[in-house]
Amino acid sequence: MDNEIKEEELHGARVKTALADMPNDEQIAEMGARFKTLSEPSRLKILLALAAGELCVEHITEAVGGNQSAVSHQLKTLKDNKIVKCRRAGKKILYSVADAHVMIMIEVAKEHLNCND
Amino acid sequence: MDNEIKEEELHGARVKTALADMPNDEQIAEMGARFKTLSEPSRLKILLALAAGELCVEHITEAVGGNQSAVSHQLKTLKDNKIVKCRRAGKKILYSVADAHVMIMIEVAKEHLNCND
DNA sequence: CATTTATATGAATGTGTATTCATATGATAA
DNA sequence: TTATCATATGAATACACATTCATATAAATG
Repeated sequence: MDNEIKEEELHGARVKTALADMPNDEQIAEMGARFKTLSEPSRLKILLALAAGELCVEHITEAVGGNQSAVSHQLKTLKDNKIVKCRRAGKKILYSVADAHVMIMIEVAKEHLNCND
Repeated sequence: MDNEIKEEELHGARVKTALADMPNDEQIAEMGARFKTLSEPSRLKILLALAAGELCVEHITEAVGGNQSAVSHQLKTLKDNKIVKCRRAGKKILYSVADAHVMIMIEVAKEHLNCND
């Protein structure tokens, strides 16, 4: 059938388009790393907590429920990925969100929850 | 200092807000699962390829570069997570994007790449 | 200075999962 | 039906990483 030939051409063109528009490997790795950071429920909870504003580790631990060491390890991951930043205030260290894009992505995912598709 | 007392109150209020606005564990797991699916470069590539339109497995494999079995395994993961859907057309199986939200998140991440923060 | 408080870090453990290889399934064509 | 093409699947391997426990750092307080 002619249809099959046309489809084959169409799909071949799509492959070309895909290859042309495809970010390079480094860029894809960067995107993946960003998503990976958000993929862990424990980190997601921390970011949802920080959405309300700057908090110290103790308060974060309280808000997400869990153990201080685990929270500290996850905060390190978030900081290494420049998703949060921190500053010292006396004995405490205050963390806050440093990446607006990431919070947008979380918002999109959150909206997606109450969705009927 | 009075400031410290006020800060403490402020942060306490933030913890309350955070706890009140926090999605439940199941919802957070669902959000995390979505991000996790996008965290793997191989899957990200597949979705970027499918952004151009429906493609068969062979063409996807060609577009992302790699091995057929690996692509097939990743397509299964994407399908299980309802991020892609597929239909048979003769010998071939055509895959396409089934989740608009996910593509939005990928777009946000892509824009984030060319960003100076 | 010694102690306490807040946070960070290292090592160990366990779990999850991406990839590969070999092979199975399932549809088509001869 | 048999052979072939397109895709899927199972098992094995290897690696990444979240959590926990114990302990280290670093600032504040007495």
